[in-house]
Amino acid sequence: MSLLGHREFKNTLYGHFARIGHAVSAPKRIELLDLLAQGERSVESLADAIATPVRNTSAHLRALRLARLVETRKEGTRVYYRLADRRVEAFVRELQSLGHARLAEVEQVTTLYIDRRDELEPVTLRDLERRMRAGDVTVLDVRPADEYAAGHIPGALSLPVAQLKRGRLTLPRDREIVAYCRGPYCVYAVEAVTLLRQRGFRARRAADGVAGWRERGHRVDVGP
Amino acid sequence: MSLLGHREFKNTLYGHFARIGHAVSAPKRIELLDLLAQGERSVESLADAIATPVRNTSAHLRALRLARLVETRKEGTRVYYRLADRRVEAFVRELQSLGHARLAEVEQVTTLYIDRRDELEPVTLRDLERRMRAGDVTVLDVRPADEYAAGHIPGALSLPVAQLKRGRLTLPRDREIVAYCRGPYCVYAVEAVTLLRQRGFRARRAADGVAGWRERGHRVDVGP
DNA sequence: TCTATATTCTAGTGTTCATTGGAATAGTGG
DNA sequence: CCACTATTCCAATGAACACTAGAATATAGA
Repeated sequence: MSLLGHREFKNTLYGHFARIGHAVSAPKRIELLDLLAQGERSVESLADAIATPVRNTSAHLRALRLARLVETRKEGTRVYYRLADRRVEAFVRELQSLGHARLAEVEQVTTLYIDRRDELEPVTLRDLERRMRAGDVTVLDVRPADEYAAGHIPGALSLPVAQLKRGRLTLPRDREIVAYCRGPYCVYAVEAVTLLRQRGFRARRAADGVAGWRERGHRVDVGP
Repeated sequence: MSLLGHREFKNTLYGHFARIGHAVSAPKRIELLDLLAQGERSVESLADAIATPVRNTSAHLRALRLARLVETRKEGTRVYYRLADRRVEAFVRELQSLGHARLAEVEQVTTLYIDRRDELEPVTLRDLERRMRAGDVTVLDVRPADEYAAGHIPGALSLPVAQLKRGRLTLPRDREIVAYCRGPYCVYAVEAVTLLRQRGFRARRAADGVAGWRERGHRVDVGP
């Protein structure tokens, strides 16, 4: 009788919305959108990044294009994909933010991974030296103030963990922070890194402390 | 090397995000979220609203609960569902906004439906008679009560627009409602149809009112 | 034209999921 | 305790889909 009944209308309408839902119902596709949020990339490059065969990646991208979330540009033999709209980025952010807020598992898996990474990927003193010369790190001495005064890595800032817990931090956010304390088994640095990361800083701990620094024949400064 | 490799971590993380994506990959589920955004409702009430068997609706709600998008409250034999978080509402809005912005089909189907609603395809009195005999319409007199008492189409229910705006409606949802008022240029019927459709009823207005009915040689009833 | 590379398409397979019917659970009122 | 209602659970079916392998298309360079 009618061109489009009420129920029919709703079904089609929500059906279209569900197309977008379907597009983000596969883990790899969300990961792809995340990558594309940072700029356009070729299929092969994307396939590489998400550790998935090219053919498979192509299929996923096809699904995203079907939901109009991405667009393509062809250059030579390569096809470059990009997000179709700023809104897509906002939507993906919203999705992930909701995930963080609602899914306890997300919290679990991230802390698990971050903790691991913290334990297993300390910055070696060798790397630390190099990066200090390059000037792209902030070095933090997180031992109590008196230990700092007794001898610290030149250029390091004194910020005891106890103080770090309380104060507002005025550390630079654009470069990585490396925290060190007494030695490889000292927990201060681990603790500091955890706190710093919670507050949104990029932070890692040094593999060794002042002792190791001295052993490598480096100078240590004294005084507050 | 690590308990949770980089790839493994990403797979799990995005896997969890995809749970939310999956929750909104079915039209009915998005519709449910839309309904719940306006307040908690029982399973049966929801099933009714989305025109889906209770069993089925329950399964959809289960999927939503699995993604932590909704929560439940039990009262007597009834289970009331509600959104788990304000963020869920924001997310659903974002999804639909994206749909409107990106999917041309959404625009098409809405204008198709809305446009039709605008012109309101009135039912001719001739059709109305036939359908009343077939018994597949509910006829509504939407003029003020005194006008109804003064003379109305036999079998019509009195439901003045003013009252329609406020009250909860107990009209049948399975068949179309035809609203009439004074005549072809009376706006009450147009207004009523709009309101009824907003509340999920199938409704159209009659092309003419009681005057036309009389002119066609039909009987009119009097009294409340 | 031939070759090599990047991407997409087609077909087959196993899995997941929406739907449906029937049964079980839980709470309410007689 | 029984009947009744609201909801959920279980099992079966059919469709959609992710993944895989092989082929096809398209572009660039020799």
